[in-house]
Amino acid sequence: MGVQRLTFYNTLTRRKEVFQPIDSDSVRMYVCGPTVYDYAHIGNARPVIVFDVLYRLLRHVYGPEHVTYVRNITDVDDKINARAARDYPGVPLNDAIDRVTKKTADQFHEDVRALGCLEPNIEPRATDNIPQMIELIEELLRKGHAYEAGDEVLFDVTSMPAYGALSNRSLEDQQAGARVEVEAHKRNPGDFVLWKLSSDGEPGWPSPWGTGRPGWHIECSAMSARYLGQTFDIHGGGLDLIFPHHENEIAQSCCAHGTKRMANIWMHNGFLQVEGRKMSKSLGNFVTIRDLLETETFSGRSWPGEVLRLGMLMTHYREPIDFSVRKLEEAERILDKFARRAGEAPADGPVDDVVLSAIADDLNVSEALPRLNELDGAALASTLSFLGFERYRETAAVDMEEGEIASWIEQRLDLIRQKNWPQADAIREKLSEAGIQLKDGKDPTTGERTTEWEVRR
RNA sequence: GGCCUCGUGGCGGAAUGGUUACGCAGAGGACUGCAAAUCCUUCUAUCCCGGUUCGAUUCCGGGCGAGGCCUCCA
Repeated sequence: MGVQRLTFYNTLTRRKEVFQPIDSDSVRMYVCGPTVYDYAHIGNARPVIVFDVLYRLLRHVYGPEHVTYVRNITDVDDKINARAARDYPGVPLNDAIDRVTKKTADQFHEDVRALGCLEPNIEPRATDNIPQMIELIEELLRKGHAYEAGDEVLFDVTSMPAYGALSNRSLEDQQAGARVEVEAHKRNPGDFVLWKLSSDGEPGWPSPWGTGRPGWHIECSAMSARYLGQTFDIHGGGLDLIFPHHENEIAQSCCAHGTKRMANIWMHNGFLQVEGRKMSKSLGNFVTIRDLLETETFSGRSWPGEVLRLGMLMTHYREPIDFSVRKLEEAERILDKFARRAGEAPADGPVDDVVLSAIADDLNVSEALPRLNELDGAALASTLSFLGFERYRETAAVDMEEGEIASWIEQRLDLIRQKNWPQADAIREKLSEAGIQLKDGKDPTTGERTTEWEVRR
C-alpha cells in the first residue's frame, strides 16, 4: 500500500494544501465532540460523519496503528446543569448531572454507530481533565496572557498579536462591530472566560481561584495537548466553531505552550439546512439523529443509518447541505443498487484506486461516486466498506420459511406452464406482501423460465 | 457595520480558461404473458451586467439572491 498524496483545504491558509504529517508513524487528529445534554441533531451528525471519512482515509494511508483520533465529550456546561435540574428534581445536582451526561453520551454513541462511524481512539471527558485545564490556566497567568477579574479568570486577547488569524478578523473589527455590551470587568470585549467561580448550588471543582468550572474553550486546549501533544496535525469541527471557539483554542494553546501552531491543518464542515430552511426549534424543523433512525416524525418513515450517511456525504463537506426527504430517497435508491451489484461478495479486498484518489483530494466523495457506479462484486463491496458502508446489504428478516417460499415458487411455475396468469400473479402478490420479491429469468440452455427471490428493498 | 461562504439541467452534484462528469427522476427501446431486476438509447444547466482573453461556467469588478459567523451552537 503506497502512501499517496493527500490534499486538504486548510481554513488557516484558505487554500488546499498537501498534507504532511508531523510524524507519519503517529498522525494525530482532534475533532470537537458533542455537549451532552440532549439528543444529537442531524447538524451534529455531519462533522462526525465527515471526519470519520477522514479518519478512515488516514488509517488507510498511514496504517490504523499510526493514527490517533481524539474527539472530546463536553460534560461541563450550563445547559447540562439546567437539564439535570429539570429532569431529576430532588436528586443531588452532581448525581443528576452524571445521569444526564451518561445517558446522553450513550445515546450519542448509539446514534453515530448507526451512521457507520468508527469510534475515535480516545474520547476524553472534560470532567476527567480538570487538573490539566487548571495547569494550563496557571501557565497563561504566569506568562501574562490571563488575569483575574470579578469571579472569573479571563484570557487577555491583546496579549497575543496573532489573535484572529484563523477567523481573519482583527480586534479592531470586533470592537467596532460589537453587538454586545462589554462586561465591565473585562479589559477588552474579546476577552473570554478560562475559569468561572461557581455559586452555591452550581457544580464546581476546587482550583487556586476557588471552587468553579472551566470555560468551554479551555477544555479542548487541555485535552488535545494531553492526548495529542502541543502541536498536532489536524483539528476539525463545524464552520461555526471557527470563531470564537477555535480561535480561542489557538490563543490558549499557543500562548501557554509558546508554540506557533496548535494544529497544522484546520478543517471545517459546512452548515446544514432542513428542507431549505435553517434548522431551529422555533421553526419546528429540528431533527435529531434518533428521529430519523427510529421515528416517523421527519417524513412518515424511519431511515437506515447508512442512508443518512450517504445523504450526508453526497455533498462535499465544505458546501452547505440541504437535508431533505428527497435526498434521503435518492441515497436509499443508490444504496439499494449498490447492494444488488455487490451481492454476497466479500468486502475485505483492496480499495479502488480511483475512489481513493478522489477521497484523498479533500474528501471529494462526489467525485468518487461515479466510479462506484462502475464497480461491482468484491471491488464495490470492499470500497464501500472503506467508506463506512457495511450494513447496506443487510435485509429485513422474511417471515416465511425458505421451503415454503420454494414451494410457492414451484406452484407458480406450474401455473405459468398452464398459462394460468391470474393465479400465478396471485402467488407473486402474496409473496410480495410477505416482503419477497420474485425475479423471473430464463435458463440459457433450455430456455425455460426460472424464478429467484430476494428480500424486497 | 465587519468577516466569510455559496448560486451548475426537474432534483442531487463534481469538475474545468476551449469537447460540461455522474447519479436520481422522466422519455423511448430490449427482455417479459404482465411485473421486478437488468441492459441499451435519450431530453434539459453553468443567476445578471461589465472587464481580461482568440475563447469564461471557470479569472477580475459590480449587481441580485441565499446562507453563516461576530452571543451558546456542528
